[in-house]
Amino acid sequence: MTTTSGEFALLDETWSSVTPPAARRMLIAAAAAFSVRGYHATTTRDIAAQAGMSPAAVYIHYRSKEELLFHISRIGHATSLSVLTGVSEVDPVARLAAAVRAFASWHAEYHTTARVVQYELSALTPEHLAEVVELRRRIEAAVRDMVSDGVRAGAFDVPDVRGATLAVLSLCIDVARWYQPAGRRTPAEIGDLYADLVLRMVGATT
Amino acid sequence: MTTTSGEFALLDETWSSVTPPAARRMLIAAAAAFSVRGYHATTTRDIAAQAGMSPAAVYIHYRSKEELLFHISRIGHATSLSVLTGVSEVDPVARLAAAVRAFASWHAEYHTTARVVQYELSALTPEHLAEVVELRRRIEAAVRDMVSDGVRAGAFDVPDVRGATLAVLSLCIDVARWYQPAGRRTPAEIGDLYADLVLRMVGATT
DNA sequence: CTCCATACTAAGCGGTTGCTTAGGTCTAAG
DNA sequence: CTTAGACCTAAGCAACCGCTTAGTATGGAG
Repeated sequence: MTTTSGEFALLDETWSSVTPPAARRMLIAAAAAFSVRGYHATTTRDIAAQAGMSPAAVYIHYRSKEELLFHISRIGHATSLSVLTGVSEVDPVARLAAAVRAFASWHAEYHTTARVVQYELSALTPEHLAEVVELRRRIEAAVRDMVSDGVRAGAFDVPDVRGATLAVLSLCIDVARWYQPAGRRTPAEIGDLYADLVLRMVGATT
Repeated sequence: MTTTSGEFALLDETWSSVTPPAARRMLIAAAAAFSVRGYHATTTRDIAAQAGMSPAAVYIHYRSKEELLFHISRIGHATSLSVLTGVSEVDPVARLAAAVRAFASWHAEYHTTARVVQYELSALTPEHLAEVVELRRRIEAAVRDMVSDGVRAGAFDVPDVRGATLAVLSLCIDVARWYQPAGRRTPAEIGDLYADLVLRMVGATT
């Protein structure tokens, strides 16, 4: 089973909810710049130039550079949560495998957004961080529930549910750090590889 | 088997090779600041203040802020490589377990240094980056050799050696991102957990 | 045509950045 | 005491930062 392009059909519209179009272009430009250079090394002039506008145009749709980051982070977190929980499988083994496959390959395919999501949390204001942390808590809970369900069904052999959850999430998240589009593996292949490795980690009955 | 404090005896002197003492204090202050705020968000005034000196003192021992980062990154990479390859076990299963235990717990115990090592590569000059990338190549090769040795000895069941190597390294490295000293697990416990999970991933004969 | 709201830019302000310069302070040898 | 040299600081420079202000172009309603 491989990741189909259809699995990401909804995600091609990651930013589709952002209007007006100029605000969306600015967000996408900011996400690209933050991903490559990092939030603090990116200037508002960089973002504006990438969006093909003047430096002042940033402040028509956003109050500050940090608010730009917050919107990227919030939409990115919400999208990755829906990818993780959007799997249709009901059998615990197949369900965890499908969720890991989707979540890991999302971090590869959308590594630009994923890097901002995972590595720029400390640049958010306390209020914005709190909102994003709540989404992260729900992501962790979703994985923990899938692991617990498999243990309860007798399909997994896991001595430490919290520890296994931590490792599964960590493994998938770190894809955003090392993935390169020109690299050896496609996002779909990474998803398949990681689904297999995770089933081994949780001792899934084969 | 737990990680003993003796395992890190040599590492308590991570910066011992840096002289004179004032240059060492400056390096340690920079590592702490880069780790918390990130390289670009850290000012040379921050570093100097943390070291208890004036802003100009930075430039007595280092040519630039980037050179400070380079020294931290180089020493950090070299130390983590020696932690990984310094294990004494010869049996493939015990050897990989010991290496993962040491490598993962190092990323927790020395997460301050490890964060600079893993997340500030893009701030290095091309020349300095090349030197560090060579050390990273040797780290990856060390893990790959351990996995290959186990496969060759018939002790591991790994369909994709490169993929498993990638996942093992990725898992350990990401500890630096999520670890918190006030958290639920000690570095030694993380090492033990990860050694077990990695042996499951490579299908080690039990 | 006028009127007005929206979307944008040119110019620039106050503050901060990495880094430099000129000079002061200490220790130890002569 | 003088001198040399290592080590450090006070002050500040040019460049750049996030963000603001004042004003322009555009297009639809009356």
